[in-house]
Amino acid sequence: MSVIAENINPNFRDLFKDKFYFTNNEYELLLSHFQIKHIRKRDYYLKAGEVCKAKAYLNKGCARNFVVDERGHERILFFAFEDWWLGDFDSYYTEKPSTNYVQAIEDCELLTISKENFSFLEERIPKLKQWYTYKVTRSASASLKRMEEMKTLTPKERYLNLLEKHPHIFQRIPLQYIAAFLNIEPQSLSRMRKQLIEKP
Amino acid sequence: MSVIAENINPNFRDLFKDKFYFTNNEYELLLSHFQIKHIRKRDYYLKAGEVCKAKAYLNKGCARNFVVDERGHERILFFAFEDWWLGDFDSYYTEKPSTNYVQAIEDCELLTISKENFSFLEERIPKLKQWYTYKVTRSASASLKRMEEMKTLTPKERYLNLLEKHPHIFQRIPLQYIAAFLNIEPQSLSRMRKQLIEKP
DNA sequence: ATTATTTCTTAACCTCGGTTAAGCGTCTTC
DNA sequence: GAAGACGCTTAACCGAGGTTAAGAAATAAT
Repeated sequence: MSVIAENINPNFRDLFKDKFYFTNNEYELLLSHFQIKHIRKRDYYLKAGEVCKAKAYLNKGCARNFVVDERGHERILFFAFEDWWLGDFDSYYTEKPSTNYVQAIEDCELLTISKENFSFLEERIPKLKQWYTYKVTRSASASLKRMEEMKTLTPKERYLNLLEKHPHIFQRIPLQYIAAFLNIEPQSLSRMRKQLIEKP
Repeated sequence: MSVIAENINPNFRDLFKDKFYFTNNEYELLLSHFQIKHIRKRDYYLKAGEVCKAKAYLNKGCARNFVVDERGHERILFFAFEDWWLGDFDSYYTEKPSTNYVQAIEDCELLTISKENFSFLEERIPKLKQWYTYKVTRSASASLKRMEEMKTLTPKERYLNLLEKHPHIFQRIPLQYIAAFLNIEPQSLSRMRKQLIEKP
């Protein structure tokens, strides 16, 4: 399906045009190599064992990226909302099977681009490499920060942090998933919330 | 102090020459812009609050990268050994104060390069950008993997994993630091090790 | 509207790791 | 060689979060 420019999240355009100074032509060329893909709620964009074959810009909806441990627990690494990129960058880059699942929490609309198309564009638009380095650098430092959080904060502190810094998450994400993100059981989250209501 | 090529870890050379096909001239140019720096055991290469002003290749020795939480606990994000890069990439990139400490566990010899020198070299040696993207991509996926571990494994499993995959760490790193890395107290590590000896 | 399914909450019990405190061996360093 | 610092271990107690099980509330399906 071809991309209809009117429906694209303006952040997508701004990232390339305002931040990396893509010309109109470059931007149009770029956009024309993306494909629209729809994922229904509860369906998967990626499953463990598959190779991640495309980068995907999340234009609409939200999703979760999770792994499954030996005990069968789903552990959520991060949520994705509009203007995020989905998929497993490591699997995409190395072409090895991913260990992650990416599942739609709401119906999602994605803009995907294959590795071939991306390589093609990299040759035509040199700035695209800069853009990629920028994205990877940001994601590297973000996951280090997240790791720092996991190491220094208690579950209760992580919950209060999330509530303060990303309250919108609670509007769209079921509590069981938030528990899996905080790395605790849903029952424990429930108990914690009750305690916090009683004595805040 | 100028760099004496004979003392450089061959992996440093190989990374640039074998993996990224730097010419002799390019490599010499590169090397000549590094500076040797020595850090004594227990001294710091970087402290929280400072801006990380240089990339540092760890030529000899080992170090730990840690943060301090509100309760005053030191939490180790990773250890660095020969052929690793030290510092806070995020602080280096954004020029904001770091939240991390980098401390020598053994006497260390570093090859450092300032941002100015690196930019200068990037213009002369285009491959250097590729090299940087490669390093950042690798470090991004490594920290995601580490996060996955933190989320899916119990402390005992993390200990056994470390013992199996990085046994050399136990030869050079005091147990208290390994505990801080596993995110448990030294006493708990001690207890765990005793339990594992009694019934393995 | 009524059933069915999913999501959230509550409670009782238990386990693992934190806390505190003390003791011991081994390097340092006067 | 003595004094101190440092690193490791042990033990007793405690509490946060996991486990299990069951019921309430909310959503979806018929």
